[in-house]
Amino acid sequence: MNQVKEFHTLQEKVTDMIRESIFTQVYKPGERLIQDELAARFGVSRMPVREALRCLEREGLVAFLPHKGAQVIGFRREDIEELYYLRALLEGITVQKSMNFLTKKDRTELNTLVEKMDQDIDNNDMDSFITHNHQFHMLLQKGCNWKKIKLLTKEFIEGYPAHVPSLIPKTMFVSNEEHKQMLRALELKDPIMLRQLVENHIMRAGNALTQVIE
Amino acid sequence: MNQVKEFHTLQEKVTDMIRESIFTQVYKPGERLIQDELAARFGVSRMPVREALRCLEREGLVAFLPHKGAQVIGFRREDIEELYYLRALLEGITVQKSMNFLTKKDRTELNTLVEKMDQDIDNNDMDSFITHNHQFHMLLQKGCNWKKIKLLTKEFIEGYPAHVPSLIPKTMFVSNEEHKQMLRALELKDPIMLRQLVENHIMRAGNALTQVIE
DNA sequence: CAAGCACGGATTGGATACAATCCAAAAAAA
DNA sequence: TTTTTTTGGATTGTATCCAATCCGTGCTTG
Repeated sequence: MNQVKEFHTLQEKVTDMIRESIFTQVYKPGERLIQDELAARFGVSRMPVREALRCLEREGLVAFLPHKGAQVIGFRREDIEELYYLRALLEGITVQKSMNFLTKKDRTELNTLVEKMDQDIDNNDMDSFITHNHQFHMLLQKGCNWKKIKLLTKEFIEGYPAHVPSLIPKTMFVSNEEHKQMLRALELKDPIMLRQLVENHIMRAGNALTQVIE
Repeated sequence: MNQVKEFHTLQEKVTDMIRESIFTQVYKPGERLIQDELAARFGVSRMPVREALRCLEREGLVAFLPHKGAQVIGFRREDIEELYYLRALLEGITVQKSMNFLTKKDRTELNTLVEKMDQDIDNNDMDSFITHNHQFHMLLQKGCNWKKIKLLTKEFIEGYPAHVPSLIPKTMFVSNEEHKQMLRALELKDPIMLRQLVENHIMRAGNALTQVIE
């Protein structure tokens, strides 16, 4: 079931590839991203590259200087802390507001996702785990009718280094146990508890990441 | 001293103009933004329009559907509430973290800005007030070394309807009195108090806005 | 008569071409 | 030698052109 990602436009594809390159340090913080270079590298024209860079600017991965182009934003330890603090805060609020609007179908779906992640752990299939983890977090906040905050957390969830490879293996298990606790909070219909769990979940992940980076 | 805004690129100019058109309801929520039309309207080619739309997407004013273009995002009452709640939360955190890193020069600058706003009130110069208000809020969070959150609050401050014209006259005075309280918190070196003031300041503005909209 | 299919206009997505801007190094002046 | 000017290459910003996609309308066919 090797799901191949489908892209509607070239631009989305390019966005993903550049982001990947930034995470994998092909382009290092502070480095200038020359549009021609990227275009040649990916075999496209400069136009989708430009739009991709705009998207990455929105995600906070690059910065635009007029007539000077895009620069990779640096990742200091503090940046990671900030990121996870923010994500914890926002995602906490989102799930709290979301909970009571989740349908029975959503809840069973969440259960199966947790089961799938258990399997992923057994198979040591990181990519699949990451995908299911994304789906879990996205579904958990589906019920929230606040659009902007959902957009933001979506960016955090998709855009940021869940990929950091050295991190994942150690924490997959702990992570999923925490997911199970969330399911419990869901059964108890306790939004505050759920929010707390989500906040802690993300902060823990953040702390783990900063420690690995040291 | 009628400060004329300087644009580095056409794209920035177009972005501003489209945003203005959205705020002034030239383009209404849900309406599709046809690139050719915008390009003709502003006398430029479609290219800067496209990039402008991307920027506005980032600001949350429009949404992109692949191969269907951009749509103006709707503003329901609830959206406003969300927006101001978020902005209050984020800007509160930002100024709390910023305060202790503001220089003496920054503080005097903040004072003069408040004085200028008092003058603007006397002259009933809304545009100038809005500008100074922006500058005040931006400067107040200058000391914060968290980049992402600053980017977000910047978007909120610049991107959202401080412009709503019917609102401003009534609240300019109250608003600036609250600014003065913030300056006091600054003198007392009390970041928690400052944060509280900022949160209330923004929530009050939000509530005023929702009431006007009804 | 209804359902599906094909065609065409409208609109977006992408490529290529050209103009404006920046930056650094070399040349000229003090 | 130091400062200013200029000049050219590199890179971004904008325009124009072409291709891919979508969507509605009208025709075909069962």
